[in-house]
Amino acid sequence: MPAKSAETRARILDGAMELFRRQGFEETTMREIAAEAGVATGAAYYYFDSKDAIVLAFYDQSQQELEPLIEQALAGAKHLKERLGALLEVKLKYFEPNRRLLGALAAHADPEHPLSPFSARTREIRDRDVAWFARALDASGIRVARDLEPYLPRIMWMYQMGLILFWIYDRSPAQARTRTLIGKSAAIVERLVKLAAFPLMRPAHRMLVDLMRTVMEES
Amino acid sequence: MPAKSAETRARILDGAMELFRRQGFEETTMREIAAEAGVATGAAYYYFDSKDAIVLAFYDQSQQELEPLIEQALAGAKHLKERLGALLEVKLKYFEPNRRLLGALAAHADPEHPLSPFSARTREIRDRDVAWFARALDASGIRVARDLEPYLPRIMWMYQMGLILFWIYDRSPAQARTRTLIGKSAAIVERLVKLAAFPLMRPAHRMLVDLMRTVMEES
DNA sequence: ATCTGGAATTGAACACGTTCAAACTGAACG
DNA sequence: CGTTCAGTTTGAACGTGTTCAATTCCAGAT
Repeated sequence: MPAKSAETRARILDGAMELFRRQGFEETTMREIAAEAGVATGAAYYYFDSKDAIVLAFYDQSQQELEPLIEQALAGAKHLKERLGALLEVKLKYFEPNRRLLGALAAHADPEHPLSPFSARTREIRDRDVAWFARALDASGIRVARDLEPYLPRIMWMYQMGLILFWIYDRSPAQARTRTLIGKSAAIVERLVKLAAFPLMRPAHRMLVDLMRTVMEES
Repeated sequence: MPAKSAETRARILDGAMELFRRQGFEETTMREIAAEAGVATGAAYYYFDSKDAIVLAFYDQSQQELEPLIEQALAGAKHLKERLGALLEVKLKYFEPNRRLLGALAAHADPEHPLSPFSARTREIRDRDVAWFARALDASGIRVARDLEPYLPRIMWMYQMGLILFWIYDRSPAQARTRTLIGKSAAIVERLVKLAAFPLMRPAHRMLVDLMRTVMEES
């Protein structure tokens, strides 16, 4: 009865996220999570390799649920800065209930840590996410300099990570500062991308591409 | 007998760092640390609030030991790009033996986490560190635009954090890629800072300052 | 000498994440 | 109906970071 199994898994995942939101990640016990779902401690480990893995599963679920929302948001905007703004707005809104939780998590920069946004474990999620920025660029009608093209989506992804980090920290009411920052920075990003195609910017452009090659060389 | 006390504390700290380097942070037990120092488990907690606090103490020690080294490095260079390069080189060299350890640590972006480079607990350390970048700028002979002045050291500090993160990940032999990156990026930083004073760059300059005000508003 | 009080030290105990051998469940088969 | 067996489920047990009541130490006062 595979349906039963999936239902148990979902009950554990949903219950765990609810507890995480209510009382925080560290403060929530695997024993509590299991109890909340009405199973024994060990059962939680039958469905999820670890406490961290529950969060990873949540990321997966989020990405699936976000797909149509982002698609729609991108369809409604033309210019790059609006497309970026819409993309980010959708994400922040979606993750709003988990903002505090993300602080305790997305938190890891250690490439060895499974929850790090840079780790091998999160690679698939990351790649799918980077692809959205390529999409945001695609129909924006901006001609991107050839040699910058392969790097730009990843640069934008990092830009996004910085904004999300800022959002997590943002203590202004309703994270208004983050909204302001998104608007202003998206405009700057659009301007920079456009500027990169200008002949006048050739030397600066070359320096940047050279830098990106160093940063993103295969490893 | 305060000397005895300080000696015990130092023995615990040094022994712990040695164990961390040899077998990693997570893999090292408080019981091991205490045993290595020849004391009971509880004694380690008498001197350090937690396992994390040992690392914090190490950061403190590092900063003190680094002070004269950085001072000397800055004295030996004139241009901003060389001053930045020297500053970073001194730090990386100093932390070389702990590179892998830092990966498992500096790792936290959660502002609530005591080990986060952004947390309240690390504020003092961070402020002293930011000051070095003001120093690097000081005698470089570059005229910094008035309105950018209060933000520039903190921007450079973030630039440094990015480089250190890259260094932790850098799997190239002897972290050669990081060295390349430092050289290239320091040159770009110098160019950007100089450019910011140019009247031609007025609009871009204003956008940036406006952005920084949003980011660094009191909170 | 003895006493006193704070600093230093001890190690058992706690709650946690995680593991695992054992037990249970129920559908498929003879 | 009994048997099988993979998929579940159980809860005790392990090693961890951390706490804390109890003990020891020792310099100065009596």
